[in-house]
Amino acid sequence: MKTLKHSRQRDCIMNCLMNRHDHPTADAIYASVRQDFPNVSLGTVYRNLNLLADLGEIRRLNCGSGPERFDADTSPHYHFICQSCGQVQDLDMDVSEQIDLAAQARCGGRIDSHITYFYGTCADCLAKETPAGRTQAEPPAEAS
Amino acid sequence: MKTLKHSRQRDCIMNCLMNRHDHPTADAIYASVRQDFPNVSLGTVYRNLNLLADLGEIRRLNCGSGPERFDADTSPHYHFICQSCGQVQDLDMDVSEQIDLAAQARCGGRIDSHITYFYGTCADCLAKETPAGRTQAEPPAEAS
DNA sequence: CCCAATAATGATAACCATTACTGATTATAC
DNA sequence: GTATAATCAGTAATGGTTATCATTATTGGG
Repeated sequence: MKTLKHSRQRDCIMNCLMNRHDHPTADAIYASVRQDFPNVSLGTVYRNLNLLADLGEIRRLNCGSGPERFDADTSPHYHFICQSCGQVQDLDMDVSEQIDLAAQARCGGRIDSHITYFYGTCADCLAKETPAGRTQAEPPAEAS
Repeated sequence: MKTLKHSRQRDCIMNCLMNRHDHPTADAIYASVRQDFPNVSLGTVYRNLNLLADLGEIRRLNCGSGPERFDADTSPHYHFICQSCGQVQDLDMDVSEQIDLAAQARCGGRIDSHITYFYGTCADCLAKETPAGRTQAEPPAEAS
């Protein structure tokens, strides 16, 4: 069987992910890990992110467009994506399990979970909006 | 300014998408359109799908993994993805706008919309499961 | 009806994120 | 220590999508 071996690189990746809350991409993590391991390979970053995700120690986020993001917080929570600056925030609100039951009643199968992403404009970007009504970034083509 | 010109290929793509409800990928649409336009280019399919999505006539779906899917039904509705066979179903249930307000109260910004995908096992795949408890396909790494 | 203007096409190359491969390195068990 | 196997760095390959470009199709005026 496949026994997990310790690796400093994996530790560093996990550490990096726990210390930041901006839900970084593999590339961003790569840049960060490079400060400690200058010759780390991007492949190593991907390999370990996938390993950690498969072990359930981190979460993958597909925010609708752009590369995959990662989150060390595996507890059930929702995310908010600012369509103007692209940042991804955690939302401190209850995750409804009720809604899984409601959906299950409509689909005939079994529903185990759901994911939800909220889209809009973050407080910072709202503040930057010109009162004169300058146009903003396109909303993502997908919604609801 | 850029005035839209009519194109049979685009009509065919739109038609194809309206006639099927399996939320096909660009590649699947390509295969379908090829029956009417044997030398249609995959690039043409992508170009028109993006055009139609940007015009709001179709919807893009990012179901969490795998290539993008498309949906001619632009009305607000949720989707269910079977983790066993990969099919994507429409869910006939209310789309809550209430939840956007709840989320907005937590994020400080403005929330315009949300997307939700439900994950589980469809009725067909449930029926196929062996009573003896054979292992099934991996759940997608992302959930909440 | 034909013509000029220009949007759309087909073919293909480029792009980007991610994965697979390889031989060298490192961690663990004995 | 040594054997074994996981992990690594480096790099090539892959898959989905987008960009480029010369050619073709659509459309609104003469």
